[in-house]
Amino acid sequence: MESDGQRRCHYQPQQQQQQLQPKEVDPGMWLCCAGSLIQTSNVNSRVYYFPQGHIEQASGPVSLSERVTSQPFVHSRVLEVLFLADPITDEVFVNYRLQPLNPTGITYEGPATADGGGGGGGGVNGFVSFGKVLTPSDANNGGGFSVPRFCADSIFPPLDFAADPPVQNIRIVDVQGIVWIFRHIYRGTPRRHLLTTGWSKFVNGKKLIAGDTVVFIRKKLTGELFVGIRRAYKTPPVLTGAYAALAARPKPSPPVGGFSRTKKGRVPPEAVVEATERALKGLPFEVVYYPRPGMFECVVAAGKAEAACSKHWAPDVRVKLAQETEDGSRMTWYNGKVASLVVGPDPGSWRGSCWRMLEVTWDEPELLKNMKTVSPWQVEYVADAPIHGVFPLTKRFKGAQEGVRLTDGEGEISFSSIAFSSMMDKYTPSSYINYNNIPAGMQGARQIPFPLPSSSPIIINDGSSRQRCPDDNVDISQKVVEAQASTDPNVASSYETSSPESSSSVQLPSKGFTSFQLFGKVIQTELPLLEAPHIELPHIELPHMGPPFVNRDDISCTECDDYTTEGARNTVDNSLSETTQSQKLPMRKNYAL
Amino acid sequence: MESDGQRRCHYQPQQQQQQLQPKEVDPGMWLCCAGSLIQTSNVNSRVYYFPQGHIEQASGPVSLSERVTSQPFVHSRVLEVLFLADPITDEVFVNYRLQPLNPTGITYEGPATADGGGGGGGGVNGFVSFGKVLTPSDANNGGGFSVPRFCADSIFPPLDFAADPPVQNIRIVDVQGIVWIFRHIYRGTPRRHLLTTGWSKFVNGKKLIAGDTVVFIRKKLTGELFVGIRRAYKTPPVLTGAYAALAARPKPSPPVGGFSRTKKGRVPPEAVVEATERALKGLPFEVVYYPRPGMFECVVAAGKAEAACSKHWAPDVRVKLAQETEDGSRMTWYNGKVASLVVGPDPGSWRGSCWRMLEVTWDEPELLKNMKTVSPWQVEYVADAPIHGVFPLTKRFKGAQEGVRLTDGEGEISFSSIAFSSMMDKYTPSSYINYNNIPAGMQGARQIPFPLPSSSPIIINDGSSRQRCPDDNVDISQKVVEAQASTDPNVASSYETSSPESSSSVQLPSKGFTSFQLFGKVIQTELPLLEAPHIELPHIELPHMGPPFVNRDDISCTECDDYTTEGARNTVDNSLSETTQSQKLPMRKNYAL
DNA sequence: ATGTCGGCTAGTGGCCGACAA
DNA sequence: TTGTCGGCCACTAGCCGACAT
Repeated sequence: MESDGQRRCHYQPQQQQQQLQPKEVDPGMWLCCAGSLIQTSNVNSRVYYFPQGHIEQASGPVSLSERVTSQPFVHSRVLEVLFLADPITDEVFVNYRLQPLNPTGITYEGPATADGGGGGGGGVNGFVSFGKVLTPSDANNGGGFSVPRFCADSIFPPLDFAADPPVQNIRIVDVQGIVWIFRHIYRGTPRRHLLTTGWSKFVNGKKLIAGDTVVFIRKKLTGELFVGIRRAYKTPPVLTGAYAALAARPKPSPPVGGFSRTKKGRVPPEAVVEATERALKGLPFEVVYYPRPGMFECVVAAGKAEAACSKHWAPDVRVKLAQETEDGSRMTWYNGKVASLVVGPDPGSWRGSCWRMLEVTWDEPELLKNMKTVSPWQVEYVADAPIHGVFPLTKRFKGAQEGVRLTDGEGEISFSSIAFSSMMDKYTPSSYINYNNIPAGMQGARQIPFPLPSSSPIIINDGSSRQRCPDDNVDISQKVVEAQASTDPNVASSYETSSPESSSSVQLPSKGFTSFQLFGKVIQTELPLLEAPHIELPHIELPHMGPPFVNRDDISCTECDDYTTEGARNTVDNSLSETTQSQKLPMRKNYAL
Repeated sequence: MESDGQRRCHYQPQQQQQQLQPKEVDPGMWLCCAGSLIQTSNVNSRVYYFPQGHIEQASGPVSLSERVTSQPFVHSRVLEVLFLADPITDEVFVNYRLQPLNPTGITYEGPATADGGGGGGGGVNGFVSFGKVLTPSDANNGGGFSVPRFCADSIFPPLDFAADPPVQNIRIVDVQGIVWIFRHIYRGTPRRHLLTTGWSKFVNGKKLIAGDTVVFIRKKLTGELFVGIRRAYKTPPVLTGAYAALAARPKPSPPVGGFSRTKKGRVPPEAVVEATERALKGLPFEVVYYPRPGMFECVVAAGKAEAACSKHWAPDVRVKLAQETEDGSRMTWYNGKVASLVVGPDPGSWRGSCWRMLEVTWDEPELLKNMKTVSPWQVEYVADAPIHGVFPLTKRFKGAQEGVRLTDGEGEISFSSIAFSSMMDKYTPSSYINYNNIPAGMQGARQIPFPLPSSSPIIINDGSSRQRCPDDNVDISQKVVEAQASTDPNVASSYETSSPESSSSVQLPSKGFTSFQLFGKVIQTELPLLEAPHIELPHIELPHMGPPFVNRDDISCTECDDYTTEGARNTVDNSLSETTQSQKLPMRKNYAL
């Protein structure tokens, strides 16, 4: 015990007590800040927890045991939901406490209410919001903010247009409860709405930059105004090979104003490990989720997930996806088609997971850069709607066999899919799965709803059970499963029967599969391999006449840096001439900028 | 498990990774920053850990079990010392890892080296330092710093006085390793040294206020310059009665620039609890100590503590105390005399502790406000030095009997003191203490070296052992104990024999004690009861046009506050006239000040 | 020797309409 | 409709010597 030899710091200095307590936020307002792609789940509802999604939230690499990675989801009940705001960045996040539901249902206290699913319990209806991505002028120039007319009309109190110019001071509360006063004026030629006095202080105080989004929110009932922030993040490069080693070094990430601008999660990796471990043991666990574009909820309403995963997913299936417009005022629908079914990306991990299982080719790919791989519940299965059913089933099947390629750790190709919901219903420890409920299946890569963890291949390896799964008639299977999913809320996950050891024994014939470019494409969604990855440079100590917490404007390197880089250890700065008068100006330019 | 019903936050947002890692500091430089009252202990040296001192370091109330409070010190060995700097405040602190030494010495790996004691292992000799308390002009006005001539001469590189004016830029590194450039000029009539350009940024960046101390440090060998900070703190009032209840509410302490300005420790109370609990179990534990005036080291070199506590402490004993001058350049000696021996202050807790056991009346009380109660090792026993032995022994004894009053929880007066060092030497579980080594003692309040925890009265209640302790001849006892303390480094603390239950059975005759005003005086050292205590007001949300992290200059309340205080819930601020021209000025005065 | 003040000035924060996309 | 620019104004940060302590 305590035998670590290396020097480390045993003590983390106490943070500002009050300041750093996450603030609880009204759920409706929270949703406005988060953006309406988010769908949170209510207390007592059934959900699925996806560790893969949780990992995406982590701030660093997460190493999970094989036991954990063989279990791609955990069926749970929501014990508690907290809607919180980060005290440093103002970003909202949600904190779930979840209770895994074991097969016997013993820990199931009280009946589950209807699944939440629908955004935030209607509280959002009590608010009107408008988001605007800050332009360089908004963030940099003389302290003004161009208010879009729609925002001024729908959110801000009306101006007295009889006055010249019409002007008012508006009082806006941020998610921390701090009050900001802005001067709202309607002036200029042509006339436009502007926020002037007070705006600059807000930008500096919140450390906003161009690209960040401010969300103005009005509470309908009282007319109170609130403001939320969605920050722009640099997408971190996905590094492979030699670059990965570089990135693995202890991060000397640049301190820009107190929080990182790199797009990665803010959840400590240990929290993910703890959650997954506890979940596996059936203990209550906590999940923190920061909503961000391209990072999806890892806690999904059970009904929604079950319905979505029960669909017959296959390449070439048409899908559509609803996205809120930037200002949050209306919805836009995007169309695309499934390019391939992704399993992995880690070989051997999460096999059978439906997390981000759909790789989609969007009709307008430039608009949905973050959405190359999505989970079934995020999109709508267009073929389901009768009017859209333009693709013949036969074509879909063909795609199904071509589009799936598994990345098995042993070089084998396997895709073990099973009627997940039915299994939960019928499950008993001794009789694994009753395939009679699934009259349809496919040979090899069966496009059957809700793929289970790879442990299920025990059954698939069984010749008889495989026989019961002919590779046609999938639509019927689908309907059966959907019906079952909606009958009994007291369904339980089967994870306790999953035997990680058994997964390695799975060996399905690779015959009939076309090798799809799965791995290459997955990486490409993050960063083209051809580009030189942007590697964060170690933080070099710069000489300062300014404060140490530089904001991005201070980073511009001038002669200051030469002190360090030229290695001048002399404490006297001789770079300036001794002529006082002439040196005053360049000095300020050099150091005080 | 996890059955807490109340809503709480389950997740602490992750802090800025790199920024908040405490930085390791050169021990010599560390000592310059801390001030030379500090005496740290070296690795492998024997020390005593005083939980009472640790509690003083805590940021909030610490509730310890009775088992812990019956054990006023823990004899330990230093496993590790880290000299660190707080990444937010730049204040230095030390992190010890200690291994309790149990009686059998089983956990004692390897021989202890000589006790450290002497400030910082000589590293301090490699540095010259000069501290200056910032004047209002230094901290507030036009960005200049008056450099005391001595500082300029002894720390800064020499100016070229042939130039007119003599000027140079100096490069100074702070404890975080951040480089600051200052313009150092010698000008004005009469001529004086000033820091101009760069100083203001430093003041703002470090959030310095008048009263804070900056310490300029020069490394002799290389001439490199460093700067440390000692922050001024408002002494928090000690609240009693009705006020205590107010203060006990969850602290809404005002956020001033990222750290509290109230003078209390920065160590989480839980860390103290953990340390004491682990220490009691004999497990390695960690102690963090922030040096501040009036808050003393709770880890004390064993030899020093033993020697100091072995002295014959009694009221009227003359003491002297060395204090560094503010600039750190020389020492000043202050004289005083022991007013009374303090035990407590909590009734029943820490009985027999020598932590802050001396209440001293200083000859110049105004200069040593923080030093009203000190521990024996902090002062020098003047009578020990032959030249100062002005008080006859008889008078000291008289004082001893008058000056001590115990605050027993049961209203009993007891003072159980014992020859601590000898006990550690001779201890065996069955034969408690060999009093033959202590030929001197006193009846009742025996002024015997190093009082033990109150559990020791088991022995004192024993009539025979009490008989072996006549109340005279203390000086001989003292010398014997001192000799013993230095013979065997493998001494062990006796805490494992302490039985908290037994302490309540102690009942010594109160005869011969004069009631001293112990409690009242202790409180008075912190805050006169007559004064209205300064109670921290709950943080009221203020409207801001400025950033939320206001510094003290922003707190000045102008019309801003009226928005909140007048309860105007309207989002429109109508307090401004609509005349644009005339409103521009008052607006800025109102909100932007 | 050095703390504080008032004067002065350069730099810039920030409000404005013009204009273009 | 709204993003960006140049003009311009006013404020203030910050350097200075004077003067007092």
